[in-house]
Amino acid sequence: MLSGTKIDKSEKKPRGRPRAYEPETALRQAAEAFWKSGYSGTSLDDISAATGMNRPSLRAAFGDKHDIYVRALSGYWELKFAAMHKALESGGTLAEALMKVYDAALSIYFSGDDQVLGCFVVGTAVTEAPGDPQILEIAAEGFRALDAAFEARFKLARTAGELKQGADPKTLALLASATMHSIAIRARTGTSRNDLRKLAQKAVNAICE
Amino acid sequence: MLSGTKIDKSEKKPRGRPRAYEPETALRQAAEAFWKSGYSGTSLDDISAATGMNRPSLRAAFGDKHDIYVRALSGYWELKFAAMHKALESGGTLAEALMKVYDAALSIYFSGDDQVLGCFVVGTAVTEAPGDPQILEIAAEGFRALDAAFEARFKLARTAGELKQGADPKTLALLASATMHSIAIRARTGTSRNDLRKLAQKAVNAICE
DNA sequence: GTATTTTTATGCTATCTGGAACAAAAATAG
DNA sequence: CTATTTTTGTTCCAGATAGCATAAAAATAC
Repeated sequence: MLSGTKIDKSEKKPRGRPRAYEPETALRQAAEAFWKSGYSGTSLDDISAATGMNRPSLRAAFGDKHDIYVRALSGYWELKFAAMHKALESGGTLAEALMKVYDAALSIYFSGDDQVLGCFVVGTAVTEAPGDPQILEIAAEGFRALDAAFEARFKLARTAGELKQGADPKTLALLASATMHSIAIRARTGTSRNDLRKLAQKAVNAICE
Repeated sequence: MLSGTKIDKSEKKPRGRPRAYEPETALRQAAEAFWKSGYSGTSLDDISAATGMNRPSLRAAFGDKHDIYVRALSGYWELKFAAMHKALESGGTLAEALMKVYDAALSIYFSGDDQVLGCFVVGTAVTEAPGDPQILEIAAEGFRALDAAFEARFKLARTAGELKQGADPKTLALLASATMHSIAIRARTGTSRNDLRKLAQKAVNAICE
């Protein structure tokens, strides 16, 4: 969930008692708890159980509940965009690239151990947004970046002659993002992965003409 | 049990102390409370404050918290579909009808007194869906009905020659629904009504060719 | 007026919740 | 070995939460 920037393994050991957990792992487990039940529906005890850390350790390591959630939300966007950019930059036709994006999204949306949880942002941050400016801003910025990534790919396609002349990259990006949003919503409300992939394929066909 | 269904309004007065609230009004106010903070984020005290009813009266009238939420959710879908069908059946071209649908949706999404709350289902039910089969089913059924309503209109358009031959009503309905989902998400995460209307217009233009 | 019925209102209790205090544990530094 | 540092684990607290029990109020029926 978070990018592993710690490459060093055996450098100087810190002074006091060693941690009984890996911060990145714990944060991922905390995110899974929020992902399942939303921000308000997840208690610190839930997070404590998910991570194996007790509440004082959680607080010392990551701050309060809101801080933990914001970390999880930011980490999710990082994961999502890493997968998206990888898919967009992997070559192939426009249609192939778009399908790779949706397949990557589906892999995330269906990554739950037992339940299908859809998109972390759509499933949890959207609910909190009206009453939480910080969450709103992180969510909104992510959606803008999603639009921008699609638009860049469509501009590239136009330059390469993959699109007919009348097509507007901005409009197509809105449709591509809307398809992503729709898949995110439907995944969390019971639509099967197979059905969603077919939906994505239809949308890609329509968008690419 | 000889008395039939009471359709009459001011006929015989009920036996005991009269209600100090209107059930429909109270339910709408309860829905507003859920709409703002989501299911888990709304307490019975919040609902009590929103309706002016105290908790025992709430319980006697509508059941427990979950019952109240399910009533609010069902009532929202009714409202949404009434507005949608009215828009779809108001005549005009396909593009005009679609824009009326999105305008009707925006009127609902921006109906909050002080905050913009977007779609009740997307903002609150989607979060609860994975852990609540009843909420999931009501949400999913509504989305299916949304798809079906769009599809019916596109079929009509095809019959009337408003669509080019290659266009598939089912695919267009998916795009139209996706546009609705996207607007619902964006409304709750800060996009202005004006921007969303422009987004809808672009999508409608693209969908209608 | 008195009894009955229905709703409202107050209060109680169990549990949950987030946060913080404090002592014990586990490592290094010298 | 002793001191220091950092994390862990137990415990407590004040407030929120949902549900229930019971009394009070407001109307009609007789």
